[in-house]
Amino acid sequence: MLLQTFLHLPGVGEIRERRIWMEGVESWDDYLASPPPRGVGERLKKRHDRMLIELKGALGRGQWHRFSTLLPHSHRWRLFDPLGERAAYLDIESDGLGPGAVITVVGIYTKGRYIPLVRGYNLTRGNIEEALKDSSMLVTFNGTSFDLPMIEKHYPGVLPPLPHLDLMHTARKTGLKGGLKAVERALGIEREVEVAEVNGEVAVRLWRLWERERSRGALKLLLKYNKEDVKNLEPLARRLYEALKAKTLF
DNA sequence: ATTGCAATTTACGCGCTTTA
DNA sequence: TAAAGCGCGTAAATTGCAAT
Repeated sequence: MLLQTFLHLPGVGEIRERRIWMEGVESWDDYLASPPPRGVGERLKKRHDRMLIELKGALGRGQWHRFSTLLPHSHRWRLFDPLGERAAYLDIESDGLGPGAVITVVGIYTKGRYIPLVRGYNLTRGNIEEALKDSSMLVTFNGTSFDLPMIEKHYPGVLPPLPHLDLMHTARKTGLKGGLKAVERALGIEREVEVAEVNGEVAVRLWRLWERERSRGALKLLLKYNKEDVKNLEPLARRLYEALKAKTLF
């Protein structure tokens, strides 16, 4: 999917990209070897060729971030194809929503492993960095406006410059609206019964219970909820990716 | 070289949504 | 709560192209 992408070239939008595909150009190499498509002159084509050659080099060195910033936000889901294998799925809990709120848990699911970082125990800059160090991309739900800015606020510079896929916007593109739980339900992704009644608001209360009364059970349930949230992002990402890919190519 | 046109991209403002 | 992007509608800018 990615090497068939031309949307990041200046002067190429969805209409022209589709026409490029129609004319049988299915890869960057095809494009380099072809004459300019309709709507693109010699001048612009030369610029495109330079960009593609340069990007091929960057990707070869693993520098995906540069390419991802060229891609419009609404099409970043395409990055999931090669990068999803080493994605870090991320979800945080906090003690509220206001400006003074503080991060209580950072949950990271990567390479089949759940890593809970708990405030006052093991939530540190170093541990966040360590948990993300082998990742190729970040996957969140509404992380663009919540999780990532909040992490950046409390731990400036801790997030590596990785491509980021926000599944809330991805889900919307497939016609699924609502929060994470609603989207999961719509796709038939199951939740364990213990956390069926837990939501973000309850998560705040569970944290208070742990802080004030050292309730081991409350913390345990909070982490179980966070784990469920973050683990479910993986099948969600896979299915949304497949849905959008099918929709785009036909 | 200049002009006008058509197709397309790009920019902008508005209202809506989700996150704990 | 505030931040950010989306879709939508609309306006503006860009591009290629053909005619002059």
